Amino acid sequence: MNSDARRQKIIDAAIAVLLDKGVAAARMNDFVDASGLSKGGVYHHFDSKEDLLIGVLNHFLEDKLSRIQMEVDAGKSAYRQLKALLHDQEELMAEMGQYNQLFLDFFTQAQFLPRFRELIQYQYNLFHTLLADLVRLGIQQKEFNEDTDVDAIAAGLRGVFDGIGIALMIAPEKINFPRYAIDSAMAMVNGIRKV
Amino acid sequence: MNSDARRQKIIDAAIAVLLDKGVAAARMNDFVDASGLSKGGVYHHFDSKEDLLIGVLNHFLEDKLSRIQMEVDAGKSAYRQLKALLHDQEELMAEMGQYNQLFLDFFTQAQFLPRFRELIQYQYNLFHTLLADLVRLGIQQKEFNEDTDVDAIAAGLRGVFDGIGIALMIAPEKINFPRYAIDSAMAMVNGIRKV
Amino acid sequence: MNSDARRQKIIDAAIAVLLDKGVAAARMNDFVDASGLSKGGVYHHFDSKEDLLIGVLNHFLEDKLSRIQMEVDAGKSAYRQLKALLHDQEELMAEMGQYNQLFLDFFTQAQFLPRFRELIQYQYNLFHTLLADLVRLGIQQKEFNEDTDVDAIAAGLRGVFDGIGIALMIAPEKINFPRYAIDSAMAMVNGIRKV
Amino acid sequence: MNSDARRQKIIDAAIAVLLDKGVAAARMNDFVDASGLSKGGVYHHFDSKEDLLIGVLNHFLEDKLSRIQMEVDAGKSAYRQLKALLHDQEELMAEMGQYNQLFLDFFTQAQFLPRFRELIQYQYNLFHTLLADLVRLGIQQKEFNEDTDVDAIAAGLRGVFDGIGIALMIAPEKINFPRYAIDSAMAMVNGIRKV
DNA sequence: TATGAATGAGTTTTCATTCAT
DNA sequence: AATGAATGAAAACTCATTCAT
Repeated sequence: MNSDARRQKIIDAAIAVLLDKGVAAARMNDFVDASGLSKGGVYHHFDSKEDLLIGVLNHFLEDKLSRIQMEVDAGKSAYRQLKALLHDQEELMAEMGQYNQLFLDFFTQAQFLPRFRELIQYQYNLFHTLLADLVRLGIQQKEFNEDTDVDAIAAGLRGVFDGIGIALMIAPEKINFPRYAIDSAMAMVNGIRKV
Repeated sequence: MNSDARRQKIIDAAIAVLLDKGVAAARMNDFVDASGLSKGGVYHHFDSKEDLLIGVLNHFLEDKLSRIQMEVDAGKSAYRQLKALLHDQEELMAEMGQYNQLFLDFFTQAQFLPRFRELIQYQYNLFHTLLADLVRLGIQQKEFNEDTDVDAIAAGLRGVFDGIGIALMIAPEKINFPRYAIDSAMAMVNGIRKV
Repeated sequence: MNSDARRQKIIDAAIAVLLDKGVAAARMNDFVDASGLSKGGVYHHFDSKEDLLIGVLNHFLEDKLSRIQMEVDAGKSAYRQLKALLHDQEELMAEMGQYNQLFLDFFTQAQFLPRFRELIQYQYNLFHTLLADLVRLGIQQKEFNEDTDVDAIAAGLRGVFDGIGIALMIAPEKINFPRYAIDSAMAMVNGIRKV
Repeated sequence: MNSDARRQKIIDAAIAVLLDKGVAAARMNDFVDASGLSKGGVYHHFDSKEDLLIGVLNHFLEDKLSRIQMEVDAGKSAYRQLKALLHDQEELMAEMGQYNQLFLDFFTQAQFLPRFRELIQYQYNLFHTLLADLVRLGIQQKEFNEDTDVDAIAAGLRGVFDGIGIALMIAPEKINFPRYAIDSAMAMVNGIRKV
């Protein structure tokens, strides 16, 4: 097996461990056991535990969340593009739902781990910019109220997904994810729409 | 010093440590040092580190978040009550903003620590019920659209606060808290309002 | 309650703890809790944990085991006196059976605690001397074989009680105590008896 | 060094510590120091202190005491087989005498530690069964009195060794071990012998 | 006499990482 | 590339004892 494939196997095993135990409780030994390799084997591919965690985080940011990106088309209705963005991603979000707790875990660690923070900030800014651009476009197009705080709504649209993700952790049986998030986000969009 | 006062002193000292280092990195020794007591002294009041963390969590749930509660008045406009609820709490939320990372930390641990989960679930349900009652009242009063999913909006209104709290951790310089959360929540309320 | 009565209450409570947890696992706090007094209260009556354990040991040596003593009557059959000693004490031994594990525990600790050792040695010697005197008398009276090793048999007669006490700890459901001990001891006495 | 050899080295070092300090006073650090390994090194081979003690106990039960076993030959005199058993093992017993305090220590712990108890019970039953079989054979062969309580004598024969082992701890200078034990046991055998 | 908060050295155990093979 | 024994600093927790009240 080549090195990249081996790395990916270790990352996949680590994700299973992290979902089961959480970042705080996961031990290097857990990753080693799950990987099927020996301790030295894992350390051959990742220099440290933090390195492996960064690998896991990158795996999500690159392979999964990058799919959320879209191009803003200034010639089309901002409202329709926002609506499409939210609904088109429903499948992806449903898939991501199972990793939700893990994202939260990473976000929480990010406060104290600069390398985590950078990666997450970068991804956060990409998505925030996309949403803010769409809202701004809508204002220009007179679809949205001109006194709308662009950054507030962009933050809110993103936040509602993270926030309902938290609710999913606390009371999973009560939360229909990503349905509730999409409905809430759509209500927010409708709330800034001109009548 | 009596036992209750001493417990509170230890909790206050622990909060300072937690804000500085985060739950994952905080050591019992840090709590001990911050408390001004000896190791045995702290353990006299809290049987374990988890016990102390539970004490901290309880302190927030009981002394702080309980202030959010209000009585739903079926005779008044649901829209106005929701608006008042959001705006009246601005001061409290601004105060809570500094503890935001800590809440997130606790939420994240809650997945793996049943005692945390129970406490947080209880508090979550209280707030969710309050919001859902207000939305439901608004539908009855014909203020809100009758096809509104009550639980989705209730989850969204709460979620937007938690979610923007996450953003506050990731990119604090970009987030105006709780302004953005209140604006987003108001947009969401407006989005379900009949025209 | 006067001081002696209070001391005895503490000792009684301590015995219950020791039977439940064993000497090695019993903590000062356990004694305190069982006593119904506070920590300082117990320390007022006993200067240290070792002191309290000595108190417990003394309680047994003085109040219980002292009853085993008898006077050797050179005018009577040694065989009959031995037989009577063994059988007369059956009731006491049955009563002592429940404390057996505790005695064993004390014996074991005695290796490393000089104060324990002294007390137990003193008691051991008393009983050994009594048994040896009876065996020696039997030899003089031509009841027992003249090539009998007096100390070996005295040690054996006592040892069989302790040894079956050990068996009682290991496999209580298989041991009929003190029946087996008395039967074995009587067999030993018969084994040195002249035919 | 392979794992089994290293485990045995650690066990050997631990035995030296236990003989010196006793089970109750032996610290993990003592085992670590005696082993010549680091703390983590010892924990790599034994998951806990209790695990290491179990390892020591097993070492004795498997490597030493197992030598006591013999086959009962129904065609030979039970009396002679018993006598041979007792005398043939004199050397082994003398060797075991030095470990006597350690056995006692283990027996005492066994009351409160189920894993110890199981191991010791198993070994106890093996030896008890052997003795009981020999006594039963002797009754069938009319060598021993038919009203002999087989289990009482089997328990007594074993008990006298443990019991004199206790005496050896309490008053080592007075006890000729295993001489006294063998003499006492032989007296017991003679006591059930038909004249 | 009695309380119980407080002490602090000592105990077991953990765990990321290294390194000889 | 891979193994797994070994390291050792650091972690959580213990517990006999003290002492101000």
